[in-house]
Amino acid sequence: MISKKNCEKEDTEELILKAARQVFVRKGYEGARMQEIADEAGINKALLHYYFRSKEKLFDKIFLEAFRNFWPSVKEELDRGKGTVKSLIKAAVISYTDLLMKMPFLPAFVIGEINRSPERMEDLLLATGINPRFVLDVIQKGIERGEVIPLEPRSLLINIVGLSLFPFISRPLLSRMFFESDEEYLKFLENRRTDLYEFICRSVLTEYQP
Amino acid sequence: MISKKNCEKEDTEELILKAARQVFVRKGYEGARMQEIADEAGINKALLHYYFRSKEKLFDKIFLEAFRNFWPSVKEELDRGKGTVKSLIKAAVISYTDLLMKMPFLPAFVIGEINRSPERMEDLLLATGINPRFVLDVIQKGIERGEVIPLEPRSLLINIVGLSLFPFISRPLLSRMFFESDEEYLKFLENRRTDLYEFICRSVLTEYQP
DNA sequence: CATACATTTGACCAGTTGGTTAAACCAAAT
DNA sequence: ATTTGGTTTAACCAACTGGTCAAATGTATG
Repeated sequence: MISKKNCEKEDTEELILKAARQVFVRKGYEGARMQEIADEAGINKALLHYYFRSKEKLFDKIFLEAFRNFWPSVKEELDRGKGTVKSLIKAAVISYTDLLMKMPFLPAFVIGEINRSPERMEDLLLATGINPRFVLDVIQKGIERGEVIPLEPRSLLINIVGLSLFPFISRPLLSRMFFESDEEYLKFLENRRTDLYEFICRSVLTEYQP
Repeated sequence: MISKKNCEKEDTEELILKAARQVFVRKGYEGARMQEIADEAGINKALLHYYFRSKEKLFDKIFLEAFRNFWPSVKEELDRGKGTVKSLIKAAVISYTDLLMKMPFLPAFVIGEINRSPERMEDLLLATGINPRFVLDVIQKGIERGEVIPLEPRSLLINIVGLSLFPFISRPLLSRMFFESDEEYLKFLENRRTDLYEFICRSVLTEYQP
């Protein structure tokens, strides 16, 4: 009864989730087909509904998970730093770039879905319990300390996140528009890790020498 | 034969296009329904297929149009300027903010669709004939002239576009996460017009005093 | 009025989609 | 060996979707 689940074969539930992740993230809710998820998982379509009652239920699980990943653990990296804005910028840019190198389709998926049904955001934000106040506090303290020029903390945070995500969100466009190949674009993204950090620091730190 | 079209009632073709724009841009290709477009236009569904043979044909028209709008006419504003990078940044930020204030759903739509079918990009870029080389040239000249610090021109361009678009792409999220209401968020976007310009200039111009 | 032609409609169709059901399967407990 | 209970499947269904078609409507021209 338990032996089968643990040893004989991979847990079916996890198998389904893996397949659903693949399909939903690449095609979105509307574009995804239950049959395709079943095929990807190598199981019968009816089994999907046995484990997760409906498409929406299954999707919600995947989306919530994606949304959580989407908010990378800047916090830990930040705690290791000195609580300066400089270290915040570095932590954020690096965390995001690392995350998105591993999961390049994540941001386009999340953004597509929050635009498809913005109503969900309320519940979603409550469910995840994510709140970025502590990041805003770090920036505010940085301003008071004179490390950062006076600015709207939310604005800086949005700039950091936007600059990190945008090249991944628009990859199919930017890659073809400005680069010879997708490999070359990948190299560009690698270099961007440090370029971006410097780009932001130059703009907002009162004293910055690379 | 002509009198009817011009005077008696609005051109049906334009009526359909307006409805299709509305529905496609908000729901994407997969989420849009031909019936909904017909309803929105106040006509029969069969009439859609009479004017535009298939959903894909109709969509292509809307998408190409959207993609063209998406590349705002920085060129004209730039020509009026002195060809400096400083004026390029101003022109780009202002053009984009103005455009997106009028058409806030445009970028999420375009980005969603280029991610759904990246293959199309090749044909699309050819069809629009858009090429940003002249913008890159302006930046390159700016570097040689010493106006701009040494950097990868493509990187700066991507930063400018990304910073301009991101707040609109992620509006449903950012608005709820950081602001009390959507109206407050709109005010933020208004102020951003100048904030963003200064943010970029501080980072890349060798000499910049606001 | 009658003809010719474009426009508009309601009814309809075939394929797809999410979801259901009853039966089969299978490992463990009796 | 039989029972039990969770797991898996093939077959099926109702609703929906893009698309078609023949008939109806309108409109300018002869």
